[in-house]
Amino acid sequence: MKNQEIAKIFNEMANFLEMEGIAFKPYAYQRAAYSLQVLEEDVGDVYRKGGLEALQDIPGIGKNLAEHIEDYLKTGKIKTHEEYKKKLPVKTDELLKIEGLGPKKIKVLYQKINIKNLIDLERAAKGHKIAPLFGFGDKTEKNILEGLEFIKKNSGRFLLGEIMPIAQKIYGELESLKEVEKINLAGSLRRQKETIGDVDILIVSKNPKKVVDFFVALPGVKKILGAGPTKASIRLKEGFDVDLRIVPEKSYGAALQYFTGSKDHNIATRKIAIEKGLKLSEYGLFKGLKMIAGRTEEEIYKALGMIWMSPEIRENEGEIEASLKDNLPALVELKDIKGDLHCHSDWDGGKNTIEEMAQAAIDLGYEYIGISDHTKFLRIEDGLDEKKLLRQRQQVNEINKKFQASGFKFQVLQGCEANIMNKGSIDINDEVLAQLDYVIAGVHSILKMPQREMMARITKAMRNPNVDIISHPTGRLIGRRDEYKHDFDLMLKTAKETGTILEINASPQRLDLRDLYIKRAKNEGVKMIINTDSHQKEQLNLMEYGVSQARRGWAEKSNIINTLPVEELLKYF
DNA sequence: GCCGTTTTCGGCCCGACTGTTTTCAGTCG
Repeated sequence: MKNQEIAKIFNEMANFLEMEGIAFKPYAYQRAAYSLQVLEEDVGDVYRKGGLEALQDIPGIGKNLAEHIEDYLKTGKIKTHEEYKKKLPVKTDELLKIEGLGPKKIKVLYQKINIKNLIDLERAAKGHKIAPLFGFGDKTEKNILEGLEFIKKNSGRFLLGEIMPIAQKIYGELESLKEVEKINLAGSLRRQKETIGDVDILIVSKNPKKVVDFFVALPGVKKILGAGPTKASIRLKEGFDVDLRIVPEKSYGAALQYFTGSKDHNIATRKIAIEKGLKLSEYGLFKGLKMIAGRTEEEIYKALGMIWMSPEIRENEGEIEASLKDNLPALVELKDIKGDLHCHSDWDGGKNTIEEMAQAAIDLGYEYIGISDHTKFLRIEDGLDEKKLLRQRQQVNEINKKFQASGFKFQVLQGCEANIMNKGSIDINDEVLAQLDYVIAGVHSILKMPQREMMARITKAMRNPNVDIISHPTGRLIGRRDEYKHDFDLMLKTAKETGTILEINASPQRLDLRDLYIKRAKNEGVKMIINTDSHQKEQLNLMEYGVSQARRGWAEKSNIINTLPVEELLKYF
């Protein structure tokens, strides 16, 4: 797929054009780059099938950019991009990571003191070559040095599951302040995005100064990035930023809508406002000078002829159109989940016994829990062999008898998380698999296979009549390991044929399936299950992240199999 | 450079804060 390569060049073109001070064109290039990034089809295939005309059907791609794409597909280069690279041989993507440096400053740094990359920048800043430049100064130089330190230590984005607990702590401290009348998390955190750049908090207060003073003095603040009467930013010792905005009560809904984003969603909603002769900002929806909505998100969307939608789907990925047509999905909710089927016990080296896991599931209000320990091929996880699985079957039966005797409606199911071997066989024999309530199968070894072999392997496992669920189907670890080479269309097709369920693994570093795949699975009618992959009872709480990911993928209750009561679930298996 | 239930030309989301050029461009979200 050349999509990402061309998107990268278009983004670089946008940077070059901004450096040149050219208006509006950079936005066009960025928009086109984004379109390519989210395009599911290979842009090369689009071109082969329909030529330049088909390329122009991609949003944001017109005649010129279609020709650029053609240029790249034929020669591996884009002519104007090569010309700019010669004229401004600067690593813009590197330098733009420095907070406070934008295209204009980068251009000056290149033209005056020949800075082309981060190494040049560090040398110049340490040698006090930057402060004397026109338009720069001591503070800018100091900020550049701090920015260099910051990006050396931090990758830039954090996992939702890492950031949420810290954000909630800050939220709690601010909430306890008597000057704070209303407070909400906003931004990508409210949208439950799998990775978070920074935390956004929105507050209503009649005494903003008090709130800002308290905020910038919170424990754990490493640097105050800015503090004005209505907004402030801090950097925490953990390495991420928290932005605070304070608005008047009457603008709260408008501000919440705005700070929740996404940026693309906001641009789209503001355009709808303009089409209606209105103006939307974080202060409200205005007709001329008159404010016609702003107190709640609901009234703003309503005034725009739209229906309010959950933050998780505000990505300008179809929700605007669905909202205008009153065709929004009824997203699955945490309370719909009736059990968790991917849980490990102390049988395979997990921390808790089956009874302890069951009790934790009962405390969460579940109707069932499924124990799915690793199987024998995974030696490092103390995987169970056939004999042990049968012994575990007996123990589970005994536990269930106790529940029945006490009249308590709860059931422990026995499954396993078996290994899909490199040719697609399962490491436990079919006779034993058939005695379990359900079988999860997953790839845990030889992840770097060519796509064709990997898909032959997985589809063979899916065709095994005993296999019900594929765990973490794409194998990614967010920010650490790419998906293995797979063909998701083939995976969906095979899942549909065989009735195999695809897992949405709720572990914050996996969230696999990811949102875009969930949406495709839903559209193909493939069933999914949200599991935590818990190795200790506390991890059962991670379910909320899996549900969020499912919601981001537009999943409804009917798409998720563990919203079913236990009898129907077992019948499905 | 793209795009169009007002338009094939004239728009392109909107506002806050910083640092420095002391009035506003640049940057950020």
